[in-house]
Amino acid sequence: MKRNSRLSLALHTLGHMASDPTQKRTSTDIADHSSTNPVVVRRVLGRLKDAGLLTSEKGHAGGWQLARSPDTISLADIYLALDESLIASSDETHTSNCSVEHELHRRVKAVLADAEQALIRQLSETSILDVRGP
Amino acid sequence: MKRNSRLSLALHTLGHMASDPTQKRTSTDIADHSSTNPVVVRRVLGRLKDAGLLTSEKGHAGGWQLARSPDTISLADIYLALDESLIASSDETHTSNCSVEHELHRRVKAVLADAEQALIRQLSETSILDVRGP
DNA sequence: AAACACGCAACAGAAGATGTTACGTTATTT
DNA sequence: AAATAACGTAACATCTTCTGTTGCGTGTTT
Repeated sequence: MKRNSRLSLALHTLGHMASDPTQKRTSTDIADHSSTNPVVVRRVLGRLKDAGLLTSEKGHAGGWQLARSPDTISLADIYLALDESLIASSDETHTSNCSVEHELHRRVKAVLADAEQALIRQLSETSILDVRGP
Repeated sequence: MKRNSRLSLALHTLGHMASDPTQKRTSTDIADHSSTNPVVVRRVLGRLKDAGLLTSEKGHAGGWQLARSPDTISLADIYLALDESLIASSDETHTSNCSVEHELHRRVKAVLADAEQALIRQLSETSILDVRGP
């Protein structure tokens, strides 16, 4: 796994789940399928759970499952749940006393924010059904 | 500087240049304006030069300048010149002998590539004139 | 010849993500 | 009730990537 591994892992896992939503999967199984570690899986899926996309159950017969129908889960939901912000910078407090610089910085932030919004809009038009296996 | 610093630095610098395309700027000047280092500036602007967006001149009165009119330089040009690939993973050779896994992986790559294309399309609709200072 | 700027290589340091181990909590099974 | 199996979380090591920095070579102007 390398870059965008969180997003990639999430898409991969939810793609699996979309093809058989009733099946419950353990983090160990998922980790084996993605050549990674159960703890890493729990870290990533934990965020999706917090966002209401997944449910998890502890105990002997526990595991992970989709929280709702796969066709209601878009790639934007996942992207936002993971809090990626691939394009726009988080806050970046620019402390310049030059007003021209400040204005320029504001505009740079604005166009990056626009681009990020466009990306999210695009992602919202695809559901995980389009990623699921056969 | 933090995340997306290369893209941010590039936009900032070209925004400056767009408001006065005749002026030549040294990497030291640019670095001062962006609170970074001249070498870092050369690294980033070097890519933009390779992509034909900037020109650089050595020697006593050297420096950086736009290679063409600012209204012909889009944010996509910059993004592509920097070779960011924020969304799609680079190559990621997936060596799974399970054909279902392989197919799923292919689809994940496909939707991420689509998203990246949509982002680039969006970026191509904005020129650095929209970022320039007053 | 001196001053100045880019180009590039090499290395140090910081920051972030992943991999790993360990332990607590919870639910099921025997 | 005890054993088992799973999530939840913390702590730490490791790995990767980017930035910062120094140094030197090359080219151009003064």
